[in-house]
Amino acid sequence: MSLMELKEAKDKFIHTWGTLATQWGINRTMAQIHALLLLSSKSMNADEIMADLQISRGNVNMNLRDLMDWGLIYKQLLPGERKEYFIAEKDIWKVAKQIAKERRRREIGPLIEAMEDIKEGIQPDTAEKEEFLKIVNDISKVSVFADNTMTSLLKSDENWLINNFIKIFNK
Amino acid sequence: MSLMELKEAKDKFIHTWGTLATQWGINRTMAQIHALLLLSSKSMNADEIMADLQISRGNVNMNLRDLMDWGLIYKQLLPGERKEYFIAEKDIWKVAKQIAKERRRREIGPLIEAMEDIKEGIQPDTAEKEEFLKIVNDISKVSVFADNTMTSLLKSDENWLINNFIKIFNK
DNA sequence: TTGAATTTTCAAAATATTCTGAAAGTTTTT
DNA sequence: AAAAACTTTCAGAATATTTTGAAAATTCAA
Repeated sequence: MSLMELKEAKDKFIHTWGTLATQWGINRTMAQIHALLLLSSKSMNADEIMADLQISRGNVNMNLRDLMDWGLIYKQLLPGERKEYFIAEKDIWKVAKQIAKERRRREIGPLIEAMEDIKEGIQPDTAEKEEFLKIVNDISKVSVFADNTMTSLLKSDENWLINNFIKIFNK
Repeated sequence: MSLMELKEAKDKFIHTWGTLATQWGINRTMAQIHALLLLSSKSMNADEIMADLQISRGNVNMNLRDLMDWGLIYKQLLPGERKEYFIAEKDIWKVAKQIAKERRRREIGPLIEAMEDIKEGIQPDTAEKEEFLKIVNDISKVSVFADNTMTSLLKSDENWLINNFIKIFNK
């Protein structure tokens, strides 16, 4: 039956998204809530998410906040409703950019800081120290490079989006 | 005292490397072994690593194999020695490329496969299904794009980004 | 082939992370 | 102001991951 087929596919999507997420450092429930909201045309409240994924209120609350921190979902206040509703960013391109941005911030930033911090106390007054400093400096440079590359990619995309937008708009 | 200063900096480096690694999905011990070998001018055997990081033989063995899988360290057989020695790739640019390559393989590959797999069974014969397929297809496209971007970054050394990097790196 | 040296495996223990749910906190309605 | 509706917090429980270490497997020399 057709509706069942879609339901199954959606469940598979949510399950898969959760499994993949753990592979790349994101917690399974957070990913599943994200997937659920991605597939939902309406925004959902905490109770609906709890019922759908069979998880506790605390878990839902915490992961919704994390997803908002990541910029992947938005809070939506519906008129006449007391409850808070949540809706996912549906533009997958924006989603990917947001994830890339956050990962850059979380993964590369601290690395650059740490290397700068380690360099501080050391003078290159022996061959051994020079060798050590070379490694730290090289990691610094690679990190800064990766950071810049990410930034350029994210920026050039903005240009691309703007260009595209102008094209469509002028049509 | 100077030697102590270096020793401390090295320890800090190893510790920091391990902590950062957990932040981005890599196991702490694996990162620490990698850092230790990065800083060591000589290759090291399992016993030396055990003693240095105060960890068990099983742990060392397992993580050395993982590091070889990642292409970050090499096994070195010294003439006249029964024990296996390990040495890290010291060219940080190669290290970064290797990490990027592996992460692409581990993180993006499965995503593309999973989306293809989900698309399989669904026909776009209702509006709802079309909507669902749009999301899956968009994710597919973004993943393939990310994969291609990574690949071109890693491949062509005449790429503008890489030239940019070389400028910075050789300064 | 035997046995010593070395590496690998893996079940159990230790550690780390995630989840639960009830209590506390907040906001809104009456 | 009190009660109702809803959200947040957080200590303890559940789950998942990592580590240990001794036994099994492998390698090599004699």
